[in-house]
Amino acid sequence: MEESFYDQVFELVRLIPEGRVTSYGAIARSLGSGGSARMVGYAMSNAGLSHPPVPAHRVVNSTGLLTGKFHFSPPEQMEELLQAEGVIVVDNKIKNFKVVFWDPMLEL
DNA sequence: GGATTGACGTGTC
DNA sequence: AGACACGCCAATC
Repeated sequence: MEESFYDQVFELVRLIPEGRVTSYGAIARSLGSGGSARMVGYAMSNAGLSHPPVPAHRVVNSTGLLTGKFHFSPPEQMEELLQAEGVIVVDNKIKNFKVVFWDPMLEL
């Protein structure tokens, strides 16, 4: 029950407001791990197993590209959810990424 | 306990 | 501007 890195990532991702997105690196940094951005993404693999559903669709890489969209049940669901929240996604990439970007450290 | 992995990031060609 | 390569860190086998 030790809050491993994964759990910390889950909680932080859950704090992401709707219509906003963040990057794996930003999450990792806010957790103090800095370069463990890959861990954040890896944790997302268990996100679907986490009890309170983790809005993994609000987490993208630094380029705003929906890298993990292929990991969703229907890969297209990621875009659906994002656009449903007002996030513009074009060609698996967030349009106004800098606008919808949500920095954990900045808000927290 | 060593080796492998992995939904990334940044720099370079 | 697009593609390639290396580096990081933590969990899992």
